Amino acid sequence: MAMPRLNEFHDRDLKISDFAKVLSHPARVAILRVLAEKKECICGDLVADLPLAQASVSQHLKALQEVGLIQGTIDGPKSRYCIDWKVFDRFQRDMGKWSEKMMNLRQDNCC
Amino acid sequence: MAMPRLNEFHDRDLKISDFAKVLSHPARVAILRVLAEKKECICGDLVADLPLAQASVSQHLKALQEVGLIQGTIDGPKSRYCIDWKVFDRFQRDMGKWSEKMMNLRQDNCC
DNA sequence: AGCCTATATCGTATGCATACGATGATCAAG
DNA sequence: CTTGATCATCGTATGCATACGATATAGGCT
Repeated sequence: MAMPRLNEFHDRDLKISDFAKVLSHPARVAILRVLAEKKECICGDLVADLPLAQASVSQHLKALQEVGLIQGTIDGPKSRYCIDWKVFDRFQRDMGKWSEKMMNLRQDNCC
Repeated sequence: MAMPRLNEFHDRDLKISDFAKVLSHPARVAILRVLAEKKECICGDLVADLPLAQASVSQHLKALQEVGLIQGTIDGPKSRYCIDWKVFDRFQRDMGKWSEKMMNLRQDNCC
């Protein structure tokens, strides 16, 4: 009964919702912000900054990696992360296009 | 154990994640799109367009209403919905500001 | 080799989101 | 006032996301 039938949604809508899903948790937003702010992008720093256990932070890092928004490099025993700005820019541009398209569709003869 | 301690996240991050949560389901994105496209914004039309039961659509409509993105008007036995463009514009602007801020923080000496 | 540090992953528990049928509420029409 | 149509809400079931401790992995150090 809880079968979302996600395949029947339009691709354009799925694209936006998929992107939004990535940012739908404050931890992931915070990770992106910290990665953009700090010069050192080490996992331990993130764990220190976030109100989460190390395992949870790693989990969120993995999610961000899976959509390509961040890249991880093994640096000795540590892990260095950074934002893939090319991907970030594409995401941001897509969102911009979406809201722009929405604005253009605006109909004044409604409600 | 599954206590997110959400209160310990920064407000700026929560603001973005809250917004993203609204768009994190294709049904809500689709509803917004259909509302922007169609001249008639009747609930039944949305039910016909979406691969969801009427109860589920109503649920998503309620969620969109709770964040102010759409407004509902009772029109006889029907319900007429429309986007609150003032709110939509504020959301869109906030997202834009966020990504702009992110871009500005970009540090080249990382990774 | 043995140990410490840093991180990823596994396993598990739990809560939230979601989907739906059923029911309730409201209005128009006859 | 009864019927049919439309929609909201309730109750419930279920799956996904999330959080965490525990464990595995890997590298550096002595």
